Amino acid sequence: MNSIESQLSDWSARAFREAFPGEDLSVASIGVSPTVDESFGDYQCNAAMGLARILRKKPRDIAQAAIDASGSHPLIAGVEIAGPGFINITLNDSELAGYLENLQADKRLGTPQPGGGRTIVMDYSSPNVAKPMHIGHIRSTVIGNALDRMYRFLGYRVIADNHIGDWGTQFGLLILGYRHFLDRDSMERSPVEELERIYVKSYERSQEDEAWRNQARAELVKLQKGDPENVALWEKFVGLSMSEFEKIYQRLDVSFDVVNGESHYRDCLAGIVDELEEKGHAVESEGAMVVFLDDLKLPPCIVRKSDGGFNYATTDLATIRYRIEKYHPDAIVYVTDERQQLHFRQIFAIAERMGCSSRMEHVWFGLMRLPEGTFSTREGNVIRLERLLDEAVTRALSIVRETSPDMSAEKQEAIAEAVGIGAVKYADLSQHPQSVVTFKWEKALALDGNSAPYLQYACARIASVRDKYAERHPDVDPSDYPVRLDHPMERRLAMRLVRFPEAVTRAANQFKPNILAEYLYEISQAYSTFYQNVPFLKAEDGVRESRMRMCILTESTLRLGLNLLGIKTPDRI
RNA sequence: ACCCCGGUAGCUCAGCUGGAUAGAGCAGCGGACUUCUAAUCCGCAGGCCGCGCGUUCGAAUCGCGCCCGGGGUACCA
Repeated sequence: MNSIESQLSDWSARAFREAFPGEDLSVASIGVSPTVDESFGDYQCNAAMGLARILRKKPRDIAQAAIDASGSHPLIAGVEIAGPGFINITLNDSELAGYLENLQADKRLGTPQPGGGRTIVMDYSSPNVAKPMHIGHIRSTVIGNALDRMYRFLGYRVIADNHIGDWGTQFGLLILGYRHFLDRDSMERSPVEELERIYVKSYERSQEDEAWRNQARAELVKLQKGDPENVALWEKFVGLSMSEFEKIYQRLDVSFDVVNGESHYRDCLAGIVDELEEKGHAVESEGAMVVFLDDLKLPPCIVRKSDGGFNYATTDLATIRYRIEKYHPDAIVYVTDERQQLHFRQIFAIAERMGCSSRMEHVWFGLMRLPEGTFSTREGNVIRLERLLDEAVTRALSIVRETSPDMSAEKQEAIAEAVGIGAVKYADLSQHPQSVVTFKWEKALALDGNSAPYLQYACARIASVRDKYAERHPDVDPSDYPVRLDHPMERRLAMRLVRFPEAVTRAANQFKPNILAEYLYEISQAYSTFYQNVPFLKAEDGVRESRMRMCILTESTLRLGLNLLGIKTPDRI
């Protein structure tokens, strides 16, 4: 089924084309959008004003001409010209009600699948081995995963690839440090934390001890040449880190199709540089192999260091090459923080020169920082992700215990987990991705107002109403009754529910989950108002059933939407 | 110095390809639980949309300049 907005947009566009044949109308959007104020009707078209200059006519006359040419549409009850030339459209209530009835039967809530099976590789999360995940990793993981889910829903074949940092110069220091500083007890207790401690200590020593530095480099070379002992250690580090990451991903309900870390491409790096050199893209400069991008006003990009080593640019190019050969993607999407913008502009430009024709997209987000400034492992002011999640769940649990004291402890804990984790995720997802986030506990853990629990609460209330209804009217199926939109609050809710396809599509197209989050929040608000002011179960026969249908449709919209954001919806909270 | 972001209510932020009186949440004040879950709802108050100029019938939104904050700028990722 086509969304109401798309049907009306088609109708309006056709009207303008028929009223002004042969004219170029592309300067203005001739579709419709929801009205800014419900007193203007349901949908509005602003094209007449935009076209006034081109058509050299008065906007109101243009609007009138379009309306005259439009013909009727079953969904439309009335059309009016207002102000300078707005065309305001009011929907036919019974058609709207009928549309909602159909919507209830549609699992996709009217959303098309523009992906058509095309492939998108999504690169997100990408933590580093031997470092615990901290709050800086949550944005890439949570935003990336929400985009992943949305694109799958829109019919794309998504390959979620966790490009973990499992290869690089840090392993020389780590191997050396491991042999000297290992504390077996803490390794037993918290392996990744211990690895990090070892690394930091080894790094510090390297700053003042040249012999140490050289030794670390030697260990790195041994690892790269396949020395069995160092390779075994490296594998151990990777394994320990991965199982730690896995725990967090499980709690966050995030999963990947493939985990090809940087090490996966280590044997392709020399080939990439050779190819760049053969094709004349890379040249030697100051002892390094460099691709100059002056024509794009970008600084040069080093693909092989003067010491012969490769860097992340080379790895990323090899990764693109691999992904194209393996998956033939329509697009490759990277979700990383803002600091990598220049890097990806360089990489994309070079990949293009190498013949890559896939669309490449860098979705960047603002860096997370603390009120006192940026954090770094070395300064030791990082907040571990696990701690954030635990804290969130603990706070949620204390509220669950208060509000549902008669519930079993396991149930309380399960709900607290869903609510706490949901709150943390939503705090990120409801914000414009590119805004800079200053981490504050109260904000990340908000459990009221515009927050995940607010949305989850609405779902839980509906589930509860639904159960009570089934209890009292076991033999009645509300779907046998028509939907009626008598109450203004009911109609307001209906007008929001109908907009689901646009919310998802826009959020995905713009890589902005906050668009979907805001939409879901509006639905919950409309529902909460409805719930608080209009009786359902006590309404008369027929009205009761119609309202139950509205509840059920609201529930499926919220559940589907929250699911696309990766947020769980328990039946009670 | 250059490049990329941001500056909207006391605080945290939305604001879609320019559109009608600029919206939420938190905090503040005042109301609503014998009823379908009060993690809720209703009401009040709160704004030279950083500053200036320009484009336009119309600018928080687009362009230019300036101020302030953040990030980046050849061998870390």
